[in-house]
Parts: sequence; C-alpha cells; structure tokens
Amino acid sequence: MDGYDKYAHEPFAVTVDLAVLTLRDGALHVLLVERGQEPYAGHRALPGGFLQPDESAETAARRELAEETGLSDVSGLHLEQLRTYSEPGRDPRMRVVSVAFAALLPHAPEAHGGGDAARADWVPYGTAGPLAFDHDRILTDAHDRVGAKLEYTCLATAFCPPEFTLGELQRVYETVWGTELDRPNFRRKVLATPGFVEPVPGTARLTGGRGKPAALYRAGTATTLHPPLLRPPREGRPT
Amino acid sequence: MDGYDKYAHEPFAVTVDLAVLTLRDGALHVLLVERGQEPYAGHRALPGGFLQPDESAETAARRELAEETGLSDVSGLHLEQLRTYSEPGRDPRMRVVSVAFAALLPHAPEAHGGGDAARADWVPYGTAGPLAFDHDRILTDAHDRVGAKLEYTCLATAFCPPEFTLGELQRVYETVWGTELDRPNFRRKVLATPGFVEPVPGTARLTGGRGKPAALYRAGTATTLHPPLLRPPREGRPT
DNA sequence: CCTTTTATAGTCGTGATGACCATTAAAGGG
DNA sequence: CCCTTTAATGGTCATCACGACTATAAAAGG
Repeated sequence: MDGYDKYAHEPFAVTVDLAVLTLRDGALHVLLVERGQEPYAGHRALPGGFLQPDESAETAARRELAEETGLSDVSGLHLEQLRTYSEPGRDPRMRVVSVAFAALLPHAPEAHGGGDAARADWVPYGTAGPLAFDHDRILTDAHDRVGAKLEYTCLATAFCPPEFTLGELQRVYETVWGTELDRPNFRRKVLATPGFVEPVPGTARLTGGRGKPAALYRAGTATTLHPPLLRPPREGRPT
Repeated sequence: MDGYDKYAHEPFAVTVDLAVLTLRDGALHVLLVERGQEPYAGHRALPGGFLQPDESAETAARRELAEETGLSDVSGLHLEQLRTYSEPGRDPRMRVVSVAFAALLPHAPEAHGGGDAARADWVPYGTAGPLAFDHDRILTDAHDRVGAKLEYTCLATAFCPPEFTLGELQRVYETVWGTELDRPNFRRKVLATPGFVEPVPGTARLTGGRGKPAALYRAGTATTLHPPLLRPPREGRPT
C-alpha cells in the first residue's frame, strides 16, 4: 500500500461469496441459489452479493447469510474467511474480486427464497453439478478448509445444536471427512481434551428411536485441540 | 454473486500487502518500507501496491515481491494468501480492500530501494514499532499462520536454501515458534517423516566454525506432515 | 423375552514422543 | 600436541496417545 501516491489504480467490484454448510440426514449439504440470468443462467451458484460502501467483507457476509438462510439471528454462527478469488476472467461481465467465506450451520432451516429473488436450496455436497463462475473451486476449498480445521480445532461443535450427544459430534467428523470412526476411541479422545465439550449434568435424550439414551454435552471453552484429532491417513499415502 | 444484476455496487480500490519473512542471524526479520507521505508519514509499512487491471492478487503479490526484494527470480518462493482486510476505515483516504500475503525467503538479500522510491529494510520481527494502517495486525496474522503451518506442513524448508542441514531446519522452527527444541528428537522426527527431507549423498559442510560437519539435505516431495510436528504446548494452557 | 440398536466402559499392544545420555568430528587455545 | 569447546549424530527408556477390539448397559420393537 506504499504505492498509493504514485500508481494509478483501477476500480474493482468487490463481492462476498458464501459456502454455507450444514448437516441434513447425515449428509453434508450446501446452500445454493439458482441463477436466472446470463451468464450461467440456470446454473446453481453460491449465495453472495456486493460489498456495500460501509461494510467490511465479514459484515457483508453475515448480512448475506441472514438474507439467504432467513435466520433471524446469525450472530452465533461460525463464519470463516476462506480466501479471495481475483482471477481477471472469473466473471465475464466485469472485473470482480470476491472474498469467499465458509459458514457452518447447526441445523438446517428449510430452504426458501431469501431477501433476493433467487431461490435458495440445500443441495447434498457433491451432487451440485457444475456451479457458476469459479464456485466449484470455492466450494471445494471450503470443504477442504473445514475438513482440515476439524482436525486441530473445536470447529465441529459449530455444526451441532447448543446441546448435542457425542454421537452427533462424531457424525459431524464422519460426514465431513467421509470416513468412519471408532466410537469408543472417539469418545475417549473428545472427553480427554479439556474444554472441547462439557457435560450437561443429569440429562439424557433419545437419539431418535432405539438404543440407550445418550448424555448431552455443550461446546466447551477451548478453541484448539492439543494434540489434534487426526483423520485416518488415506491408503497409499505415506504416514 | 447472484445479486449482480439487482444491486448497485460501489467501486473499491484493491491492493495487495506482503509480509515478507526471512531469517537473518537466527532471528525472524520482516521486510518493511518507510512511508514518506501522509497518512502515517515516517511510519513503516508492509510493502504492497495496487492490483493492475489484468492481474490476479497472486500475480500482483509476486510482482511486488520481485520489485521490493530485487530478486530476479521469485517464482520458487513460497507465497501464501493470508486473508483480505476490508474494514471501512482502514485507509483514511479512500475505500481500500487489501489482499494480504505472506512470503517466505530462504536467504536475505540486502535491503535496498525496490522498484518504488520507498526504501525497503529488513527489520527484526517484534521491533518494528507501530506500523501504518492495520499492518500490525496483518503482520501478526502472518506470523501466526506461518507458525501454525510449520506444525503440519513442510513449510519450514521454504526458509532454507536448496541444500541445508538439519540444524538450520531446526533453527527455523525455533525462531518462528520462539521455543527451543531437543536436537536428537527433532532429527528423529524429521527423518522419520517420509518425503520431508532427502539426504544429499556424501556431502558435509561446516556450519560456520566449530563442531562436527553436518550432512546436507534437500526438501523432499511431501507437503504435509503426518503426524504433525507439534510445538510444545504453552504453560498454563490445557493440553 | 429375545433381538436389535446405540451408548458407555475397559483392555491391550504398538508407535510416537519427551527427557535424557553417549559418542563423533571438527575448531581453537594453551 | 593435547585439551577444551562446540555441534552433529546415535541411542535408551519411560510415558502417553491411539487403533483395534471386547464387554456391558439401556432403551425400542417384535
């Protein structure tokens, strides 16, 4: 920024794009809108919009999140800046620099038309088909980032309601990572990490039907996991 | 970006800011320029500049890196996008959205006036005094990010010349983390991680003066560390 | 009452790691 | 030339984390 006073500068349009992720029926879903106009008419796209003059990217992202999900209170939701996409040709109409965010929702409010006219839908991750612009890339980056942060942070609780069972927490890991985890070992690890979860005393809940009722937990105060909860290394890759 | 066709949008100036880090004399240094004009005249700032119309942020960052360091070939250097800073008041003159990068240099070319008139200097990390704009925050974020990535990636070799000793590699960790590591344990860990480093056969070098000559290694093909090389947990923080 | 399902408890062996100690190979000083 | 200093390298040992696995408890459903 030292060059301010010497360089001529071009104006850019600045947008935010959101990869809003949640778990529905044990599968990872992403919130997508359908484009009505060219370019990419008929294609799905990540929700987003232009930065307003008095907004930071984070503020704009949270505003868009509220508009697209219809939730009245998005202040507690985890919103994380991914990176900024600025390739010159990424929007055929004009030069657009887009700050991408990942948002994590504990439960899935029904999809609906947000503040925008475009309809928003929950789409299972991976079945979205080709998205508009470079949104496939952004969505992949979001998934990679979330998967990685599950390893060394307490981010998984952001997918859970305020009170949750360890089984639900485990399903977050399994769904995002696409792997199965050993249940006793997962319990041991989570409970041995101070501040990851704290028990809600004397409570139990039926998970849905059969089985022994599970104890309820709340998210703890810790933010990082030491040591991390590593996902099982893939076959064929060196350990 | 679905709102393109409905929202009026404000143009923004887009810049890149660089936290260029290297090791000099066993201490972490950062490349800073001195501002000659208001605002923040006389303060140091991170090097950077405006995005050109045909550039991505990465391209602009690498161009700025070459200009400020004077290096003829910056193509092999590690350049990593940190995040984008977009608070409305971060530049008093106008609305500027800045994409920040961290760059890692193996050796420190002498500081000099780059393509810009502003002089560039290597300044020990932590002694920079208050920087212009929100550059203190950016620099802190860069340090945090690099420190974290040392744990689970092979990023440390980006601070090293093409051939290096394990002692040099260890000093990267110690310098960035500000901790001391046990030398035999560090060796064991690095050598036990496939693809982290590979030996340069039959070579040895004197580290500078006394002591047994150390074997030389090159960076391997691996990019991630499984399991990670965790920094010792700080006292007072839960493990 | 028995099976199914899920939660919870515990065991055991292996591997990674932290804390050490020992040895080797160089430089420097008397 | 010997001795000290310095740094690299090689190794031990106890502890801990973790994967694999078995067992028990508490619910629903037939």
